[in-house]
Amino acid sequence: MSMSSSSVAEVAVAAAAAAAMESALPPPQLLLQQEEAPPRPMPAGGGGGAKSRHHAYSRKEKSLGLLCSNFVVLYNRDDVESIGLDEAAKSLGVERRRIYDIVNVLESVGILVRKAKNRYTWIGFDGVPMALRELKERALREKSGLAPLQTEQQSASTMSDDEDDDKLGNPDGDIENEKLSQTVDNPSDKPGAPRCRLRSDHRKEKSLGLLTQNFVKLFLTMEVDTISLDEAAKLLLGEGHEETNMRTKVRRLYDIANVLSSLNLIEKIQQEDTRKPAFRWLGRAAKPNAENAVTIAVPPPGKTVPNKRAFGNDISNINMHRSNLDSNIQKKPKLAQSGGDILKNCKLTVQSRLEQSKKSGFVYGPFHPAGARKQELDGGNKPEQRERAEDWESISASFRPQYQNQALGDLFAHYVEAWKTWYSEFAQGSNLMQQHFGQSVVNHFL
DNA sequence: AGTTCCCGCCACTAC
DNA sequence: GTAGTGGCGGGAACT
Repeated sequence: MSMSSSSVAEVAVAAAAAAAMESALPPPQLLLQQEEAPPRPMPAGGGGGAKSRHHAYSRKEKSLGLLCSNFVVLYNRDDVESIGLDEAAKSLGVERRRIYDIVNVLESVGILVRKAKNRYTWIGFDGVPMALRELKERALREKSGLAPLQTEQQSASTMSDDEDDDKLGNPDGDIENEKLSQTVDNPSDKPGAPRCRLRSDHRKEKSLGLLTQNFVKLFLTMEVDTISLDEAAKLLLGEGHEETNMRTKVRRLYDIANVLSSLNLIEKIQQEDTRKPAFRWLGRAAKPNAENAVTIAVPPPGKTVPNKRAFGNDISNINMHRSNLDSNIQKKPKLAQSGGDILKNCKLTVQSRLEQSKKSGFVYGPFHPAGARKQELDGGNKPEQRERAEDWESISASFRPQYQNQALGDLFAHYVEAWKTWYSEFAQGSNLMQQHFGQSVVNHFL
């Protein structure tokens, strides 16, 4: 309703953000209010004027990936524990519906856990390794045909999750919802609950969360680490699916892929031969031996061309040609504030991560919460230098949200500044770092 | 023209 | 009954 001129909004937000920066604690609400009331380009059948909107609409500004980045920036902090969906929607300036999309994907990779209705608990990127490990174990069990746990039988069968469309009454279809969190408060999980196939089960099978997990499983068990969404849809749907079914599935996979891209778990690339877009796994399983360890992959070997729409590759994420958005939002002067706390956090975080990466095979982006909970470390140690260097590279590359929002850009710039400062200090003390982690990596951020 | 994927309707579920 | 969830597919932005 309040059809705000976006530029005015931007200015207000930027100003508020700048003020917030000075107190070193950004008020998320202000930071992320970027919503320009959607000049919804005329719903289906609307008479005429789709082109009459005077305010070109840019899809990218609304993308799920971007929203996810913003979501993470908003909540990936020490002091965040509980997240209300309403507040998130408000803060991010989107409808609640979109938050569900984000949250479902984040939950299925372990970043969030549903605590109660309308409420999620922030786990952070620490939750990812375990979630992936679990997924991988499950996937491998399914793949090897080893009597999967009863509860997983169905999840295995989600490889063709539409074939049950007309079997809703099937008594042995004891599907288990794989969403870990749902065991918390889902009444159907009560011990006494009848184990018959319910419509809700059917619904869950098609959930974005489950689809995300199955999608990730593909990567975790495949030999190749790239896959196109068409292929993925085929694998997930099984044979003999209808075209419409396929279309729908692919649509959902796009949604998921965009979110996972923004988390830097996957990356969009162009297959060199076919020029067909595909997605490449970045959080691939480490070494066969450290079986469950997961690590961020090194940059692409050059076989494929990162697609420019891939999140995490392009800071701006704004297409200047099409976007009407004030491309003229100039970079504000770098925040010259000391930001002692943030810097300290940054240092502690990266240092502890370094420690951690010695033990588990997983490293996170630079904004991993300092107070994050410890991963249970599997025995796998003795990571070779090289691999660790790769991990370090990945630290720089693993989380680079895109900000089309001025304030967020500034916030991120600030983090970068802090990180750079720390890096230069740290690098002095580490030959290894200097060797493998050049300034160019830092420049990546800019 | 084909691909990508935002948007919001509305069925379903939870309270 | 109301509010919370989220599948789904139309169709517009984008390539």
